[in-house]
Amino acid sequence: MARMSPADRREAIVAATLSVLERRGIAAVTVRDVAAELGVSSGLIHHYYASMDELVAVAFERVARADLAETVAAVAAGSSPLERLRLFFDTYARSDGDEGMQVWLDAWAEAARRPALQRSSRRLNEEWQALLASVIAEGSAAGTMTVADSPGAAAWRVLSLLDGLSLQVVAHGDVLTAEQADLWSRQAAERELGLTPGTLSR
Amino acid sequence: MARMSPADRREAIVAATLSVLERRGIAAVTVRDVAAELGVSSGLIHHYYASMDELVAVAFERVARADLAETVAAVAAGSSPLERLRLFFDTYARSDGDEGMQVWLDAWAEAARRPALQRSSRRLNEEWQALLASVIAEGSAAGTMTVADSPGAAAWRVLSLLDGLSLQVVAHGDVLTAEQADLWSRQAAERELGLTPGTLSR
DNA sequence: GGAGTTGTTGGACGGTTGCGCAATAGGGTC
DNA sequence: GACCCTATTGCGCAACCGTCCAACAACTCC
Repeated sequence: MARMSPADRREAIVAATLSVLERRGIAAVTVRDVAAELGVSSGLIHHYYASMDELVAVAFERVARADLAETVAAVAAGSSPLERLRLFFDTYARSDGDEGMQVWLDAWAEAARRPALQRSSRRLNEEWQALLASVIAEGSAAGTMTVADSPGAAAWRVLSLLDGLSLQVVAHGDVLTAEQADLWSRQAAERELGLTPGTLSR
Repeated sequence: MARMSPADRREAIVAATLSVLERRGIAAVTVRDVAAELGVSSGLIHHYYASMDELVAVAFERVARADLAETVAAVAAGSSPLERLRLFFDTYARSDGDEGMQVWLDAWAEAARRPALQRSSRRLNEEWQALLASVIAEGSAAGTMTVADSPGAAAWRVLSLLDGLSLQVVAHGDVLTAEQADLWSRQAAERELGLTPGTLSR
Protein backbone atom coordinates (compact mmCIF):
# COMPACT_ATOMS: atom_id res chain seq x y z
CA MET A 1 0.00 0.00 0.00
CA ALA A 2 1.07 3.55 -0.60
CA ARG A 3 3.23 4.98 2.07
CA MET A 4 1.48 7.55 4.23
CA SER A 5 2.53 10.12 6.77
CA PRO A 6 2.12 8.78 10.30
CA ALA A 7 -0.59 11.30 11.15
CA ASP A 8 -2.63 10.44 8.06
CA ARG A 9 -2.17 6.73 8.60
CA ARG A 10 -3.30 6.93 12.21
CA GLU A 11 -6.35 8.79 11.05
CA ALA A 12 -7.09 6.28 8.30
CA ILE A 13 -6.84 3.40 10.76
CA VAL A 14 -9.30 5.02 13.14
CA ALA A 15 -11.68 5.68 10.27
CA ALA A 16 -11.50 2.06 9.15
CA THR A 17 -12.04 0.89 12.72
CA LEU A 18 -15.10 3.11 12.90
CA SER A 19 -16.53 1.51 9.81
CA VAL A 20 -16.04 -2.01 11.14
CA LEU A 21 -17.27 -1.00 14.59
CA GLU A 22 -20.50 0.45 13.23
CA ARG A 23 -21.08 -2.56 11.04
CA ARG A 24 -20.35 -5.35 13.50
CA GLY A 25 -20.28 -3.90 17.01
CA ILE A 26 -17.52 -3.30 19.51
CA ALA A 27 -17.08 -6.94 20.50
CA ALA A 28 -16.63 -8.06 16.89
CA VAL A 29 -13.97 -5.63 15.72
CA THR A 30 -10.72 -7.46 14.96
CA VAL A 31 -7.29 -6.40 13.80
CA ARG A 32 -7.69 -8.34 10.57
CA ASP A 33 -11.04 -6.77 9.76
CA VAL A 34 -9.65 -3.29 10.22
CA ALA A 35 -6.63 -4.13 8.07
CA ALA A 36 -8.83 -5.63 5.35
CA GLU A 37 -11.03 -2.54 5.41
CA LEU A 38 -7.97 -0.46 4.58
CA GLY A 39 -6.46 -2.99 2.19
CA VAL A 40 -3.41 -3.11 4.43
CA SER A 41 -1.52 -5.77 6.33
CA SER A 42 -2.52 -6.55 9.90
CA GLY A 43 0.95 -5.85 11.21
CA LEU A 44 0.59 -2.22 10.30
CA ILE A 45 -2.25 -1.74 12.75
CA HIS A 46 0.01 -2.73 15.62
CA HIS A 47 2.70 -0.43 14.36
CA TYR A 48 0.41 2.48 15.24
CA TYR A 49 -1.72 1.18 18.09
CA ALA A 50 -0.16 -0.89 20.83
CA SER A 51 -3.27 -2.89 21.62
CA MET A 52 -6.69 -3.60 20.26
CA ASP A 53 -8.34 -2.14 23.38
CA GLU A 54 -6.62 1.18 22.80
CA LEU A 55 -7.74 1.31 19.19
CA VAL A 56 -11.34 0.43 20.04
CA ALA A 57 -11.50 3.05 22.78
CA VAL A 58 -10.19 5.76 20.44
CA ALA A 59 -12.61 4.69 17.71
CA PHE A 60 -15.65 4.69 19.99
CA GLU A 61 -14.83 8.15 21.29
CA ARG A 62 -14.45 9.32 17.70
CA VAL A 63 -17.73 7.94 16.34
CA ALA A 64 -19.75 8.96 19.37
CA ARG A 65 -18.31 12.45 19.33
CA ALA A 66 -18.99 12.81 15.62
CA ASP A 67 -22.67 11.98 16.13
CA LEU A 68 -22.85 14.41 19.00
CA ALA A 69 -21.13 17.14 17.00
CA GLU A 70 -23.60 16.62 14.18
CA THR A 71 -26.53 17.11 16.53
CA VAL A 72 -24.86 20.09 18.21
CA ALA A 73 -24.43 21.73 14.82
CA ALA A 74 -27.98 21.00 13.77
CA VAL A 75 -29.40 22.33 17.03
CA ALA A 76 -27.32 25.48 16.79
CA ALA A 77 -29.04 26.34 13.51
CA GLY A 78 -32.38 26.74 15.28
CA SER A 79 -33.52 30.28 15.90
CA SER A 80 -35.58 29.60 19.02
CA PRO A 81 -35.42 27.12 21.92
CA LEU A 82 -38.51 25.40 20.58
CA GLU A 83 -37.05 25.03 17.12
CA ARG A 84 -33.75 23.86 18.59
CA LEU A 85 -35.59 21.21 20.55
CA ARG A 86 -37.35 20.07 17.39
CA LEU A 87 -34.01 19.90 15.61
CA PHE A 88 -32.63 17.85 18.46
CA PHE A 89 -35.20 15.15 17.85
CA ASP A 90 -34.81 15.42 14.08
CA THR A 91 -31.12 14.69 14.18
CA TYR A 92 -30.85 12.47 17.24
CA ALA A 93 -28.23 10.28 15.72
CA ARG A 94 -27.87 7.40 18.10
CA SER A 95 -30.60 5.33 16.61
CA ASP A 96 -30.33 6.15 12.96
CA GLY A 97 -29.27 3.28 10.80
CA ASP A 98 -29.42 1.09 13.92
CA GLU A 99 -25.64 0.66 13.87
CA GLY A 100 -25.08 3.87 15.79
CA MET A 101 -27.29 2.72 18.63
CA GLN A 102 -25.77 -0.75 18.64
CA VAL A 103 -22.42 0.83 19.40
CA TRP A 104 -23.94 2.55 22.40
CA LEU A 105 -25.49 -0.70 23.63
CA ASP A 106 -22.07 -2.32 23.43
CA ALA A 107 -20.46 0.58 25.25
CA TRP A 108 -23.00 0.59 28.08
CA ALA A 109 -22.69 -3.15 28.56
CA GLU A 110 -18.89 -3.09 28.52
CA ALA A 111 -18.52 0.06 30.59
CA ALA A 112 -18.59 -1.75 33.92
CA ARG A 113 -15.68 -3.94 32.85
CA ARG A 114 -13.53 -1.51 30.88
CA PRO A 115 -12.54 1.67 32.72
CA ALA A 116 -11.31 3.59 29.67
CA LEU A 117 -14.51 2.87 27.78
CA GLN A 118 -16.61 3.79 30.80
CA ARG A 119 -14.98 7.21 31.02
CA SER A 120 -15.59 7.84 27.33
CA SER A 121 -19.17 6.63 27.42
CA ARG A 122 -20.01 8.55 30.56
CA ARG A 123 -18.43 11.78 29.40
CA LEU A 124 -20.23 11.68 26.06
CA ASN A 125 -23.54 10.79 27.65
CA GLU A 126 -23.21 13.76 29.96
CA GLU A 127 -22.52 15.99 26.98
CA TRP A 128 -25.69 14.79 25.26
CA GLN A 129 -27.59 15.55 28.42
CA ALA A 130 -25.93 18.95 28.77
CA LEU A 131 -26.86 19.85 25.20
CA LEU A 132 -30.49 19.04 25.82
CA ALA A 133 -30.44 20.73 29.21
CA SER A 134 -29.13 23.96 27.71
CA VAL A 135 -31.96 24.05 25.17
CA ILE A 136 -34.50 23.41 27.90
CA ALA A 137 -32.95 26.05 30.15
CA GLU A 138 -33.22 28.61 27.36
CA GLY A 139 -36.82 27.65 26.69
CA SER A 140 -37.57 27.90 30.37
CA ALA A 141 -35.93 31.33 30.62
CA ALA A 142 -37.82 32.49 27.53
CA GLY A 143 -41.08 31.27 29.00
CA THR A 144 -41.88 28.93 26.13
CA MET A 145 -41.19 25.83 28.22
CA THR A 146 -41.99 24.97 31.82
CA VAL A 147 -39.95 22.63 33.94
CA ALA A 148 -41.08 20.80 37.07
CA ASP A 149 -37.74 20.69 38.86
CA SER A 150 -34.67 21.61 36.80
CA PRO A 151 -33.62 21.67 33.12
CA GLY A 152 -30.92 19.12 33.87
CA ALA A 153 -33.35 16.67 35.43
CA ALA A 154 -35.85 17.12 32.59
CA ALA A 155 -33.04 16.52 30.10
CA TRP A 156 -32.07 13.26 31.78
CA ARG A 157 -35.67 12.06 31.65
CA VAL A 158 -36.21 12.95 28.00
CA LEU A 159 -32.88 11.50 26.94
CA SER A 160 -33.33 8.34 28.98
CA LEU A 161 -36.75 7.72 27.52
CA LEU A 162 -35.32 8.18 24.05
CA ASP A 163 -32.51 5.76 24.91
CA GLY A 164 -34.83 3.22 26.48
CA LEU A 165 -37.18 3.22 23.51
CA SER A 166 -34.41 3.18 20.90
CA LEU A 167 -32.84 0.30 22.75
CA GLN A 168 -35.94 -1.80 22.15
CA VAL A 169 -35.93 -0.95 18.47
CA VAL A 170 -32.32 -1.99 17.98
CA ALA A 171 -32.16 -4.98 20.30
CA HIS A 172 -35.51 -6.58 19.58
CA GLY A 173 -36.40 -5.58 16.05
CA ASP A 174 -40.04 -4.93 15.40
CA VAL A 175 -41.33 -5.06 18.97
CA LEU A 176 -41.33 -1.29 18.56
CA THR A 177 -40.72 0.72 15.41
CA ALA A 178 -38.29 3.61 15.19
CA GLU A 179 -41.23 5.83 14.26
CA GLN A 180 -43.07 4.94 17.46
CA ALA A 181 -39.97 5.56 19.57
CA ASP A 182 -39.54 8.95 17.90
CA LEU A 183 -43.19 9.95 18.22
CA TRP A 184 -43.55 8.81 21.82
CA SER A 185 -40.46 10.57 23.04
CA ARG A 186 -41.54 13.79 21.30
CA GLN A 187 -44.95 13.56 22.97
CA ALA A 188 -43.33 12.83 26.32
CA ALA A 189 -41.12 15.89 25.90
CA GLU A 190 -44.19 18.00 25.16
CA ARG A 191 -45.80 16.76 28.36
CA GLU A 192 -42.59 17.14 30.33
CA LEU A 193 -42.05 20.72 29.20
CA GLY A 194 -45.63 21.96 29.24
CA LEU A 195 -45.88 22.33 25.46
CA THR A 196 -49.17 22.04 23.63
CA PRO A 197 -49.50 18.60 22.02
CA GLY A 198 -48.29 18.63 18.44
CA THR A 199 -45.65 21.27 18.96
CA LEU A 200 -42.88 18.70 18.51
CA SER A 201 -44.80 15.78 17.05
CA ARG A 202 -46.30 17.69 14.14
CA MET B 1 -17.27 -36.73 37.98
CA ALA B 2 -20.16 -38.29 39.81
CA ARG B 3 -22.99 -39.32 37.56
CA MET B 4 -26.07 -37.18 37.90
CA SER B 5 -29.65 -37.46 36.79
CA PRO B 6 -30.19 -35.51 33.56
CA ALA B 7 -32.52 -33.05 35.23
CA ASP B 8 -30.05 -32.31 38.03
CA ARG B 9 -27.15 -32.02 35.61
CA ARG B 10 -28.98 -29.64 33.34
CA GLU B 11 -29.78 -27.54 36.37
CA ALA B 12 -26.20 -27.61 37.61
CA ILE B 13 -24.92 -26.50 34.20
CA VAL B 14 -27.32 -23.58 34.09
CA ALA B 15 -26.31 -22.57 37.61
CA ALA B 16 -22.62 -22.70 36.71
CA THR B 17 -23.31 -20.70 33.55
CA LEU B 18 -25.09 -18.05 35.60
CA SER B 19 -22.14 -17.77 37.92
CA VAL B 20 -19.71 -17.25 35.04
CA LEU B 21 -22.15 -14.94 33.32
CA GLU B 22 -22.52 -12.62 36.29
CA ARG B 23 -18.77 -12.57 36.85
CA ARG B 24 -17.53 -11.99 33.32
CA GLY B 25 -20.51 -10.89 31.26
CA ILE B 26 -22.55 -12.64 28.61
CA ALA B 27 -20.04 -12.00 25.82
CA ALA B 28 -17.24 -13.71 27.75
CA VAL B 29 -19.06 -16.90 28.72
CA THR B 30 -17.17 -19.86 27.36
CA VAL B 31 -17.84 -23.61 27.30
CA ARG B 32 -14.55 -24.31 29.01
CA ASP B 33 -15.21 -21.79 31.77
CA VAL B 34 -18.58 -23.29 32.53
CA ALA B 35 -17.08 -26.79 32.58
CA ALA B 36 -14.26 -25.67 34.85
CA GLU B 37 -16.77 -24.02 37.18
CA LEU B 38 -18.45 -27.41 37.60
CA GLY B 39 -15.21 -29.42 37.62
CA VAL B 40 -16.45 -31.31 34.59
CA SER B 41 -15.27 -31.98 31.06
CA SER B 42 -16.22 -29.54 28.33
CA GLY B 43 -17.81 -32.21 26.19
CA LEU B 44 -20.49 -32.72 28.80
CA ILE B 45 -21.84 -29.25 28.29
CA HIS B 46 -22.62 -30.00 24.66
CA HIS B 47 -24.23 -33.27 25.67
CA TYR B 48 -26.97 -31.22 27.32
CA TYR B 49 -27.01 -28.02 25.31
CA ALA B 50 -26.65 -28.09 21.55
CA SER B 51 -24.94 -24.72 21.25
CA MET B 52 -23.40 -22.03 23.37
CA ASP B 53 -26.04 -19.59 22.19
CA GLU B 54 -28.75 -21.87 23.54
CA LEU B 55 -27.05 -22.33 26.91
CA VAL B 56 -26.54 -18.60 27.40
CA ALA B 57 -30.13 -17.94 26.41
CA VAL B 58 -31.42 -20.51 28.90
CA ALA B 59 -29.26 -19.10 31.68
CA PHE B 60 -30.36 -15.56 30.93
CA GLU B 61 -33.97 -16.66 30.73
CA ARG B 62 -33.62 -18.31 34.13
CA VAL B 63 -32.26 -15.33 36.03
CA ALA B 64 -34.46 -12.81 34.25
CA ARG B 65 -37.62 -14.86 34.70
CA ALA B 66 -36.93 -15.21 38.41
CA ASP B 67 -36.84 -11.43 38.74
CA LEU B 68 -40.01 -11.07 36.71
CA ALA B 69 -41.82 -13.73 38.75
CA GLU B 70 -40.88 -11.92 41.91
CA THR B 71 -42.41 -8.70 40.64
CA VAL B 72 -45.49 -10.50 39.31
CA ALA B 73 -46.06 -12.04 42.73
CA ALA B 74 -45.56 -8.74 44.50
CA VAL B 75 -47.92 -6.90 42.17
CA ALA B 76 -50.59 -9.58 42.54
CA ALA B 77 -50.73 -8.84 46.26
CA GLY B 78 -52.05 -5.34 45.60
CA SER B 79 -55.75 -4.80 46.20
CA SER B 80 -56.23 -1.98 43.67
CA PRO B 81 -54.65 -0.96 40.36
CA LEU B 82 -53.02 2.01 42.05
CA GLU B 83 -51.53 -0.12 44.80
CA ARG B 84 -50.40 -2.69 42.25
CA LEU B 85 -48.65 0.05 40.29
CA ARG B 86 -46.93 1.22 43.45
CA LEU B 87 -45.82 -2.34 44.19
CA PHE B 88 -44.48 -2.60 40.65
CA PHE B 89 -42.07 0.24 41.29
CA ASP B 90 -41.24 -1.05 44.76
CA THR B 91 -40.06 -4.41 43.51
CA TYR B 92 -38.75 -3.51 40.06
CA ALA B 93 -35.90 -5.89 40.29
CA ARG B 94 -33.79 -5.25 37.25
CA SER B 95 -31.60 -2.68 38.86
CA ASP B 96 -31.26 -4.05 42.34
CA GLY B 97 -27.81 -5.13 43.28
CA ASP B 98 -26.66 -3.68 39.95
CA GLU B 99 -25.86 -7.16 38.72
CA GLY B 100 -29.41 -7.79 37.61
CA MET B 101 -29.42 -4.75 35.37
CA GLN B 102 -25.91 -5.50 34.11
CA VAL B 103 -27.18 -8.81 32.76
CA TRP B 104 -29.89 -6.94 30.91
CA LEU B 105 -27.36 -4.56 29.39
CA ASP B 106 -25.33 -7.52 28.19
CA ALA B 107 -28.42 -9.18 26.76
CA TRP B 108 -29.51 -6.11 24.83
CA ALA B 109 -26.05 -5.63 23.39
CA GLU B 110 -25.60 -9.29 22.47
CA ALA B 111 -29.11 -9.78 21.12
CA ALA B 112 -28.12 -8.67 17.63
CA ARG B 113 -25.50 -11.43 17.45
CA ARG B 114 -27.25 -14.33 19.21
CA PRO B 115 -30.65 -15.32 17.84
CA ALA B 116 -31.69 -17.48 20.80
CA LEU B 117 -30.71 -14.78 23.27
CA GLN B 118 -32.60 -12.22 21.27
CA ARG B 119 -35.77 -14.31 21.44
CA SER B 120 -35.39 -14.73 25.21
CA SER B 121 -34.64 -11.10 25.83
CA ARG B 122 -37.46 -9.93 23.64
CA ARG B 123 -40.00 -12.31 25.12
CA LEU B 124 -39.15 -11.35 28.69
CA ASN B 125 -39.18 -7.66 27.90
CA GLU B 126 -42.61 -8.05 26.38
CA GLU B 127 -43.78 -9.85 29.52
CA TRP B 128 -42.57 -6.99 31.70
CA GLN B 129 -44.44 -4.60 29.45
CA ALA B 130 -47.56 -6.80 29.49
CA LEU B 131 -47.52 -6.91 33.28
CA LEU B 132 -47.38 -3.15 33.49
CA ALA B 133 -49.95 -2.76 30.71
CA SER B 134 -52.44 -5.00 32.51
CA VAL B 135 -52.18 -2.91 35.69
CA ILE B 136 -52.67 0.27 33.67
CA ALA B 137 -55.61 -1.22 31.75
CA GLU B 138 -57.30 -2.11 35.04
CA GLY B 139 -56.70 1.34 36.41
CA SER B 140 -58.04 2.86 33.23
CA ALA B 141 -61.15 0.69 33.37
CA ALA B 142 -61.67 1.54 37.02
CA GLY B 143 -61.32 5.24 36.25
CA THR B 144 -58.39 5.80 38.62
CA MET B 145 -55.94 6.25 35.75
CA THR B 146 -56.22 7.99 32.42
CA VAL B 147 -54.31 7.00 29.31
CA ALA B 148 -53.58 9.16 26.27
CA ASP B 149 -53.54 6.41 23.66
CA SER B 150 -53.45 2.83 24.96
CA PRO B 151 -52.35 0.99 28.13
CA GLY B 152 -49.79 -0.92 26.10
CA ALA B 153 -48.19 2.24 24.74
CA ALA B 154 -48.15 3.88 28.16
CA ALA B 155 -46.53 0.76 29.59
CA TRP B 156 -43.76 0.86 26.98
CA ARG B 157 -43.03 4.48 27.80
CA VAL B 158 -42.93 3.99 31.56
CA LEU B 159 -40.83 0.85 31.30
CA SER B 160 -38.43 2.37 28.77
CA LEU B 161 -37.86 5.42 30.92
CA LEU B 162 -37.16 3.15 33.87
CA ASP B 163 -34.74 1.14 31.73
CA GLY B 164 -33.05 4.22 30.31
CA LEU B 165 -32.51 5.75 33.72
CA SER B 166 -31.38 2.50 35.35
CA LEU B 167 -28.96 2.02 32.50
CA GLN B 168 -27.17 5.23 33.45
CA VAL B 169 -26.96 4.15 37.08
CA VAL B 170 -25.38 0.80 36.26
CA ALA B 171 -23.17 1.79 33.33
CA HIS B 172 -21.89 5.11 34.58
CA GLY B 173 -21.95 4.89 38.34
CA ASP B 174 -22.86 8.04 40.16
CA VAL B 175 -23.87 10.18 37.17
CA LEU B 176 -27.36 9.36 38.42
CA THR B 177 -28.34 7.67 41.68
CA ALA B 178 -30.73 4.74 41.87
CA GLU B 179 -32.95 6.90 44.07
CA GLN B 180 -33.24 9.57 41.39
CA ALA B 181 -34.04 7.00 38.73
CA ASP B 182 -36.74 5.55 40.95
CA LEU B 183 -38.25 8.91 41.89
CA TRP B 184 -38.20 10.33 38.37
CA SER B 185 -39.84 7.32 36.79
CA ARG B 186 -42.55 7.33 39.46
CA GLN B 187 -43.23 10.99 38.79
CA ALA B 188 -43.27 10.39 35.04
CA ALA B 189 -45.78 7.59 35.56
CA GLU B 190 -47.98 9.93 37.58
CA ARG B 191 -47.92 12.43 34.75
CA GLU B 192 -48.40 9.75 32.12
CA LEU B 193 -51.43 8.27 33.88
CA GLY B 194 -53.08 11.43 35.10
CA LEU B 195 -52.41 10.76 38.77
CA THR B 196 -52.06 13.53 41.33
CA PRO B 197 -48.39 14.14 42.11
CA GLY B 198 -47.25 12.17 45.11
CA THR B 199 -49.57 9.24 44.51
CA LEU B 200 -46.64 7.00 43.60
CA SER B 201 -43.72 9.06 44.79
CA ARG B 202 -45.05 9.76 48.28
C1' DG C 1 -24.30 -61.93 36.47
C1' DG C 2 -24.84 -60.18 31.67
C1' DA C 3 -26.57 -56.83 28.47
C1' DG C 4 -28.08 -52.52 27.14
C1' DT C 5 -28.50 -47.68 28.01
C1' DT C 6 -26.47 -43.36 28.72
C1' DG C 7 -23.81 -39.99 31.56
C1' DT C 8 -19.08 -38.63 31.08
C1' DT C 9 -14.42 -38.13 29.47
C1' DG C 10 -10.60 -36.08 26.97
C1' DG C 11 -8.79 -34.90 23.05
C1' DA C 12 -8.94 -33.78 17.90
C1' DC C 13 -10.42 -30.51 14.34
C1' DG C 14 -10.80 -26.31 11.88
C1' DG C 15 -11.29 -21.91 12.84
C1' DT C 16 -10.36 -17.51 15.03
C1' DT C 17 -7.94 -14.19 17.84
C1' DG C 18 -4.06 -10.54 19.33
C1' DC C 19 0.50 -9.90 18.80
C1' DG C 20 5.64 -10.11 17.39
C1' DC C 21 9.27 -9.99 14.11
C1' DA C 22 12.47 -10.37 10.29
C1' DA C 23 12.38 -8.79 5.69
C1' DT C 24 11.09 -5.46 2.14
C1' DA C 25 10.23 -1.18 -0.17
C1' DG C 26 9.42 3.60 -0.56
C1' DG C 27 10.82 8.39 0.18
C1' DG C 28 13.48 12.17 1.96
C1' DT C 29 18.36 13.97 2.47
C1' DC C 30 22.99 14.71 1.28
C1' DG D 1 23.38 8.53 -7.37
C1' DA D 2 24.10 6.46 -2.45
C1' DC D 3 22.36 6.39 2.11
C1' DC D 4 19.42 6.03 6.00
C1' DC D 5 15.05 5.99 8.15
C1' DT D 6 10.77 3.94 8.71
C1' DA D 7 6.29 2.70 6.79
C1' DT D 8 4.69 -1.61 5.37
C1' DT D 9 4.58 -6.46 4.51
C1' DG D 10 3.61 -11.32 5.25
C1' DC D 11 3.84 -14.82 7.98
C1' DG D 12 4.50 -17.38 12.34
C1' DC D 13 3.29 -18.13 17.10
C1' DA D 14 0.64 -19.42 21.02
C1' DA D 15 -3.64 -19.25 22.83
C1' DC D 16 -8.31 -19.46 22.52
C1' DC D 17 -12.94 -20.56 20.58
C1' DG D 18 -17.30 -23.91 19.51
C1' DT D 19 -18.15 -28.26 17.99
C1' DC D 20 -17.70 -33.10 17.36
C1' DC D 21 -16.78 -37.96 18.48
C1' DA D 22 -14.95 -42.44 19.84
C1' DA D 23 -13.99 -44.58 24.05
C1' DC D 24 -14.97 -45.37 28.88
C1' DA D 25 -17.74 -46.10 33.05
C1' DA D 26 -21.70 -46.17 35.90
C1' DC D 27 -26.27 -47.33 36.33
C1' DT D 28 -30.75 -50.08 35.30
C1' DC D 29 -33.19 -53.97 33.97
C1' DC D 30 -33.74 -58.70 33.06
